[in-house]
This record gives sequence, structure tokens and C-alpha cells, in this order.
Amino acid sequence: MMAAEPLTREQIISAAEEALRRYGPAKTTVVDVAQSLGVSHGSVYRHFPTKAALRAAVVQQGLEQKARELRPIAEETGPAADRLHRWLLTLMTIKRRFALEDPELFGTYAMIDKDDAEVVHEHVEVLTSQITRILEDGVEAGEFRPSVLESGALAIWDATTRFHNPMHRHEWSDPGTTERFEGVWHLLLDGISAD
Amino acid sequence: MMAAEPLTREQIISAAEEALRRYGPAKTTVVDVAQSLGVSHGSVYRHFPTKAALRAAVVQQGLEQKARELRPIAEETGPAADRLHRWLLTLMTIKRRFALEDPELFGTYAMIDKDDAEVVHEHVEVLTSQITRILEDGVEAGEFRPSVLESGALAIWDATTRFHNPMHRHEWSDPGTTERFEGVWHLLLDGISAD
DNA sequence: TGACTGACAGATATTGACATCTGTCATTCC
DNA sequence: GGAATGACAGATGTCAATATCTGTCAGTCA
Repeated sequence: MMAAEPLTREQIISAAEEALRRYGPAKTTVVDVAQSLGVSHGSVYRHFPTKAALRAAVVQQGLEQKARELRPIAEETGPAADRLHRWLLTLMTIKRRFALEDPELFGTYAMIDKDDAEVVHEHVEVLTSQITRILEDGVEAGEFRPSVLESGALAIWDATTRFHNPMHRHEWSDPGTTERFEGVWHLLLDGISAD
Repeated sequence: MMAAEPLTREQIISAAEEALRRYGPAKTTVVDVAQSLGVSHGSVYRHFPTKAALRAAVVQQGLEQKARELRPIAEETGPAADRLHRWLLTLMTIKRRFALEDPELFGTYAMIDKDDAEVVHEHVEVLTSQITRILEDGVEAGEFRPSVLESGALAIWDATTRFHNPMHRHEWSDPGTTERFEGVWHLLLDGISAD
């Protein structure tokens, strides 16, 4: 009918995100998304091969945004231990706030499957490389043991899973969650061994 | 009709466990359980107020059994670090084997909700107290920092969640899981700080 | 010609009538 | 009288008919 401006991939992702936020993953259809853009759903399929691919694109964009928020902390200068502590706390805070403020959209993130596996893997790589950056600074400054560069970033990621993995979201409202995080943080920093 | 031997709570739990193992949580009914015992389902309700309570009892018994398998390691004598390492590895192995060999029954454990919250909480307490036992021995022997007794056991539990929490069972088949566990273990033992 | 449409087939989800299950309790049995 | 039964009401689950959605593609429009 008309084509004043051609439909873009970004517009579709935004519209899909908004729909997911409002109706949740179970209720949003690609016809809904198309309608909110004033086009037919066929046009959406010009840009995304499947509905799952569209959903993955929404998740990817969201995760990239989260990584961008964390990045400044990783790139600061100053004591590495303090930076890492704040980086982890911020990660936790971002996820918790997201879970609370946008439960439907967060639910979309939580129900990842094989289609999103690549997206999630990428996200973990980006974030662990931010951790690695802090660890490198710490090692250089003599704050951290050099051997942590081996598998330290992923180990820190794994050890704090309970506090940032969406699967654990229902435990985040338990009182004492912050204390438990601090307990893990202490262990990560100092270990259990006597020096 | 007849009452040669009175029905016991334990018999019901065993029958329910067997039914859950064979049919899974979705398909087993309390009528099934009663039938396998040759009684009417009314008799089951004499011992358990609800089906959920029966399920919780099955889970509780199973968790107690798991704790019993771990206990010898916690009560050994010898280097505490090695014991803790083997204790965690054994915990991981028990859970992984259970998930593999009895997927239906394991699924029952994985779908915990508020009814089982108390049971799970108890289980965590029992296992963290085993960890505490090892930590105490380690502190006494001068192997571990005394301060780990504060929140160390729970912190170790939390930091290894990925490797023993049923929620993460789908990640256990990833290659590299053992390496990732060892990475976390290393961090827990030594921390990231230079000494 | 290239962005978009809309009718279409097959897949998926919803609905509502029906069947089974849970939990209760007055009654039976020893 | 203590243990078990089985008929029952309300809750939950099942299934097949029906409606909606996904993904395709021949055709329209500028």
C-alpha cells in the first residue's frame, strides 16, 4: 500500500520488546508486533526468519545494554578489589531491578532455550572479559595472584551464579541475600586457606 | 475389611517413591499409591494431610539419604582441604548420577515449591553443618583462616550452587563442567588476593 | 525492482464438555 | 475404638473440536 519509510530491523526489535514487556512472552504474537508498527506480519518475516529469532534479537539487545552499563566500572582505574566488588554488586542490582520492574520482559530472558544459547554464551563472554580486565589490572598492581588469570573470571562468574542467573530470581527476595553475597565475595577475595 | 498389619507411614512413602520413580510427578495419583499397597486412598489420607505433604515426605527421605552418604567424608580425619574437595565432588557426583538414573524422581525434587521449602531449608542446614565440621577441623589444624567459620559454610554452598542445585541440571552435561568446578574450587581455596 | 501485502496450509493454542483426582466423612469392620 | 472403607463434592486434568498463529509465497503497488 504505502512505504513512506522502509521498515527497519531496529523498529521491529523495539516494537517486539514493548509487546513482550506489556503482554509477556506467552501472549505476544508476531501479528501484534506487526500491527503496532502498522504493517502486516509478512513484513516482519522479511527481517527475521522466525519468531524465535526475533525474540533472540530482543534478548540480545537487552543483554548488550546491560553489559554497556557495567563496562565503565571495568574500565575505571583504582583498586581492583573494590572495582570487582562494585562490578558484581552492580550486576546483581541491575538484574534484581530488572526482575522487579519488568517481570514479563525478564521472564522472556529467563526462559532461554537452544535458540538463545548462542546469545547467552556471547553475553557470558562479554561479561567475563570485563571481569578479566579487572583481574589483569589487579595482577599488574600486585593486588591479585597472577594465577587467577587462568580460569578466574569464569570461576567468579560461576561462583556468583546464584546472585545474577535469572533462574534464581525467586531467591532474590529472600532476606539475607545481600549478606550471602558478601559471604561469597569474602571467600572469593581471600579464600579459606590460612596464608 | 481386613487389617492383618496396620499401614505405616514408611510403607506409604516407599510406595509413593516407587510410583514417582516410574510414572513421574505429573502422572502419579494418590489412588495409584494406595492401590499398590492394596488399600483405599482414604487410608493414605489418614497418614498425610495432602498429596503435597506426601510428596514432601518422599523428598525429605531422599535428601536425608543423600546427606547420610556424604557424612563419612565430613567426619573423616586428615587434611581438611582434601576432605572438603572430595566432599564437594561427591555431592556433585551424587546429584548428577541421580539426575541421570532417576530422571522422573529427580524431576520431583527439582520442582520444589513453598510446600517443600521447609524440607529444603532443613537439607541445606544439614549439609552446611557438615561443611562447617570440615572447616572447624581445618581451622583447628591451622589449615584454614579462622574467619571462615563466620559465614564460610553457607558461602561455599552458595558459590557451588551451579554444580549441585537441581535447577542447573541441564548445564551438567556440558563438557567442561568438571573443569569449571575445579576453577571455583581453586578460588574458594586460595581466593584472588596475593598473600 | 524491491518493499510490502494478504490468502493460505500446517502447526499451535484455546475452549468447553467430560473424566479423573483430591480430600472429607459417615459408616463398616474386627 | 481404632483402622479402614467408599460414596461424594469440588478441584483438576484430558481430549477433541475449534480458533488462532506461524511461516510461505504469488501477487500488488510505487
